[in-house]
Amino acid sequence: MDRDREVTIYDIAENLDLSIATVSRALKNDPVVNKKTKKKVTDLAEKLGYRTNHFAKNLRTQRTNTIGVIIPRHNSNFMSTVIAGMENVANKAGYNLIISQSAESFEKEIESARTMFNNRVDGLLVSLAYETKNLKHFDQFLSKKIPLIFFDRTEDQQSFANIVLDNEKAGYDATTHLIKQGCKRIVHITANTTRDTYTDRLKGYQNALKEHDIPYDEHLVLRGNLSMEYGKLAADRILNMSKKPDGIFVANDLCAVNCMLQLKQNGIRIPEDIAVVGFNNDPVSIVIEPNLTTINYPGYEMGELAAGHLISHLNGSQLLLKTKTILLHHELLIRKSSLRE
Amino acid sequence: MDRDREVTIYDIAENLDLSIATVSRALKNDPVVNKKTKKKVTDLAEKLGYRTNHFAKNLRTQRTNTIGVIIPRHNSNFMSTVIAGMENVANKAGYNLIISQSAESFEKEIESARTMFNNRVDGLLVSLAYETKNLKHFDQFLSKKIPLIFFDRTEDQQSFANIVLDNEKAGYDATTHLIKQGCKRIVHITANTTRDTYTDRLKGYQNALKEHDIPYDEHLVLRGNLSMEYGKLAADRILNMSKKPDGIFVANDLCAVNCMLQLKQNGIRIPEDIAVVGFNNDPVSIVIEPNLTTINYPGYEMGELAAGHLISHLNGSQLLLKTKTILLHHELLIRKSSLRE
DNA sequence: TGAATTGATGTAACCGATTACATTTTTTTT
DNA sequence: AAAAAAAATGTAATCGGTTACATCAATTCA
Repeated sequence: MDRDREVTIYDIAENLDLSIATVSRALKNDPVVNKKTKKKVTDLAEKLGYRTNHFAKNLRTQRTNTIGVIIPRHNSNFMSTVIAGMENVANKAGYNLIISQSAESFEKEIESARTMFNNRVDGLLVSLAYETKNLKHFDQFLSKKIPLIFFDRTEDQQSFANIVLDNEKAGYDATTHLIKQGCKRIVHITANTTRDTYTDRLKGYQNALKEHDIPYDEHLVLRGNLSMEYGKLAADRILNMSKKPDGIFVANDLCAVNCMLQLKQNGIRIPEDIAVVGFNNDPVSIVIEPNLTTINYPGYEMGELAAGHLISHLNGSQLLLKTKTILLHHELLIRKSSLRE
Repeated sequence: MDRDREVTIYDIAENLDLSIATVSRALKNDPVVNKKTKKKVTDLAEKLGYRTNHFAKNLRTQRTNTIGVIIPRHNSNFMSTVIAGMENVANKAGYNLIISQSAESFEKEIESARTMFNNRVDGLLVSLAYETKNLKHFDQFLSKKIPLIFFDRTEDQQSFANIVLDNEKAGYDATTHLIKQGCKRIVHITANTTRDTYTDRLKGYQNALKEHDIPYDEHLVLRGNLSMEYGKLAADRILNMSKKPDGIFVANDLCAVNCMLQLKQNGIRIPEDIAVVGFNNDPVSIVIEPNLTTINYPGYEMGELAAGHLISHLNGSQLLLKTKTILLHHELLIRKSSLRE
């Protein structure tokens, strides 16, 4: 006798002299089954250590109860919070998450999408890589009517819903704050991609300038990959400017922090000479001296929202079809890096 | 005609006037199939957009090709690197990863283990939560002979293999370095758990002291949850000590950094008054001023090793059964927070 | 009391692959 | 050319659930 063999509904049925159909129904809590029978079945299932064979179930029902998540990287505090929010909602609804990181690479994102597709996820949540050039690799989901939601790093398009924060307003708020602190020549450090996330922040920056009659100067926009290294590089470029800026708005905290370090090392006082505002409220923002003014936004809620919308769509709600974009609230956290008395 | 229907081996078989058996074999590249037939099958499969139904396959083969990963949190740079290493190895071998975070909670870890079990992962990779009190929730894997490897945060036990760095040696190296810099009264900030990871670092600290004839003083060991908040708390306790230490070895960079900030705010000069060494080589260690001396260790390799060993065990290698512990190399990165000329 | 209704359970097809064993076709050997 | 061996393909059972439809028993109604 193989005691390692898995317990199946056949075992339970035989044991209780019932048909597998009744056992199956009882385990799904089907109201058609007699309550006493149901109790007998669930009790025995518990006792024998029965566990559903999801493969048999999925094979038959053609659903996987799995949601795919593609993200650039796990390593930010923000991403980890988002994922926690998704897990919370998904687990409650009986869904599992398969997570894959693109490492900001276009190729890896395509590969991840392929894996998700082959794993037949019921739906997909995606935050785009820096390097992603187009969205063709998501067409396969569209054509199979597999719902997909982009979050945080999105691209303007017609086919899928986006969940983002109001990047334009956030960029506007950050820049306006600098202007109110007396800055007249503000550098903006952003990504060298077409990701909406960043073009929107740039728009907000431009709007704020225009509103305060400060001419927009293309030379003051520095584009890179927003890495820590690029922060130093950007600082060097700023140090080489003939006419130095008096404010910097960086689209990412880690990059901002490294830029600050490099500036400080070269004798620039922050915020007196140059005031700095970052983005993300990463933990480093309160390690750097002076503490970094930054934009905070609710990662956990974003995760909950994304997973929640996807699942309610999978459960028959048609809301998603009409949704183009969902905007989240943000807040400007004012700290010493931008505060001039 | 339902053009959304999935293509199956039946469709291919019918189309080529073959049996499904041959098609199945051809797709698995079974050498028994004629090469021309094989080509016809794979070409048509490609053309029709065939994708394997893993549920049917898993149902039949009783394997899932899925590895479960339970980690405390996604948010550290280290963890993200480990996961990347695991994904690399796993994907190459045709395995998928299901990742779940315990958020340092014992209950959540138990829940995650349950989910992994019900998803019938072929194997499991676990880094324990701070709060985990015992390992009973992993017995189910043992009894079903599902291989499990603990990595990074482990517990001394007989049943499963551990992959860790040499925490004792690392603790010894960090402390010895401080002693060589002239420190005579060294505080050790560590976790208030029994995780081996931390008790081993403590042992290393003790060994170094003993070797240099410095008496071990229990009052100099501060225990907390190693969070950023605890860093500040520990600093306060140090500031209140009647006889101040001249060195601190903290078992975590984030905690170390916050401790430093608080000390600096209270007029302590680092490294002149107190030299500090951290652990992990987190990105913040080069943001804090002065930059933090820390222990670096290879996360990517740890991930590759863990996944690699698990998979080779799944493929029949019996090595894992005889393996108790695998130690990884670390290095002490000496920076300004501990350097006294 | 017999017919109709409701409640509970059973029968059997199905989901899409894998694979032991059987059969047919092709090639080699005598 | 017939027999033997090797190569290629086919048949059918199997994995463990779900569910439309059928059946049977218990209850209600006329």
